[in-house]
Amino acid sequence: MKDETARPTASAHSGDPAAPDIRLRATDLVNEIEFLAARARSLGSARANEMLATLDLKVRSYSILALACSGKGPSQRELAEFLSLDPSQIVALVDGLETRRLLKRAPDPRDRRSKIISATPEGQRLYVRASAAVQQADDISLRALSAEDRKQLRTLLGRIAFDEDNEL
Amino acid sequence: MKDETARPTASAHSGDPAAPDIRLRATDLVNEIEFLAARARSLGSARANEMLATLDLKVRSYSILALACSGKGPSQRELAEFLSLDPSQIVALVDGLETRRLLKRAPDPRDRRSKIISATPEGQRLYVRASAAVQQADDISLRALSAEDRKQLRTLLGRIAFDEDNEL
DNA sequence: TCAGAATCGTTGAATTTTTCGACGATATGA
DNA sequence: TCATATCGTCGAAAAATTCAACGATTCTGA
Repeated sequence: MKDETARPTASAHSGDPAAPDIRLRATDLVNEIEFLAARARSLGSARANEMLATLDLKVRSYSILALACSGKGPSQRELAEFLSLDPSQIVALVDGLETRRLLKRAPDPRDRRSKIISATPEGQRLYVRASAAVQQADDISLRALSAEDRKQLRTLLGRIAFDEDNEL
Repeated sequence: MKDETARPTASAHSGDPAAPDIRLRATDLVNEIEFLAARARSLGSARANEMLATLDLKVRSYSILALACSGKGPSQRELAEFLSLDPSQIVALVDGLETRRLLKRAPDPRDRRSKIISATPEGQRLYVRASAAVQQADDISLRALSAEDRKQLRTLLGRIAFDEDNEL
């Protein structure tokens, strides 16, 4: 079980400005998709939040806004399920965006319990800019991947994310 | 911008036991890797936590344990960087595992400020079982992917997660 | 038709995570 | 030696997550 290549921690003091964690990369952990996804996503959402900050958005509120702009007229319940969030969190998110007049709640004529979320013209305009910001963030986060690679990755992740046999 | 295929929300009341969020899948959001990764990881870690629960572990503590078993003798600082966690969180995690005598802190002879984390024999035994549990969770989470697909995915995620040009 | 069960959005509280600033002990560099 | 930086630790503030209730509405089956 011991690893003979383990060097004295002295090497941790090399001149590299960042990423001195190279030593641990030869570990079983890095073979686990779970771990890699977590780390990749951590970097990615940090970058996206950074880019969205100037628009006063985060990935969460951006996601809501995007769905509000989709023309699908989602209910809050649908947003919650789709984004894997608790309904109460949707309330807070929608509240924030509605106050800024980026979207609005409308009663669903077919079911007066639920409310349909749709973006205002102002919300749509902001979404266009936000979408570009996210795109820009991706260009940084995914710079190690070619266009073909990204397409590949999208496909693979999509299969996992929407696997009917893996709900809950 | 409107989507004419938007059906009345009535279809949300179909007999499916789970995943009634199909309507929103025809959205720009699902083309964003950021979003797909978040959703995939959400499902994945939920499943992993579920499998690890019987061993009284979570993905977090499991990761620490795995690195403690690596033979690399990581310091807490290294664990923090590698796992993208705040050093104070490592303290809590290590505390918990040390109390259960799964790992121990040893002073680093080369730098008495830092402490080297290594697993006890008991910790190693638990890790073997935990690793199997995670494997089992992956088999569920990734059931939509072939072995070749998984390898592909690992490679792609690894390139993102350890891209030197995308630190911070 | 009608009573009971279920669902929607909402609220508020409890819990967990995340983030940040400070501290003593130690190490480094001028 | 002295100033500065780093390591682990503590603690508190802020944010996110989870959960149980509630009124209003809809659905269900007798």
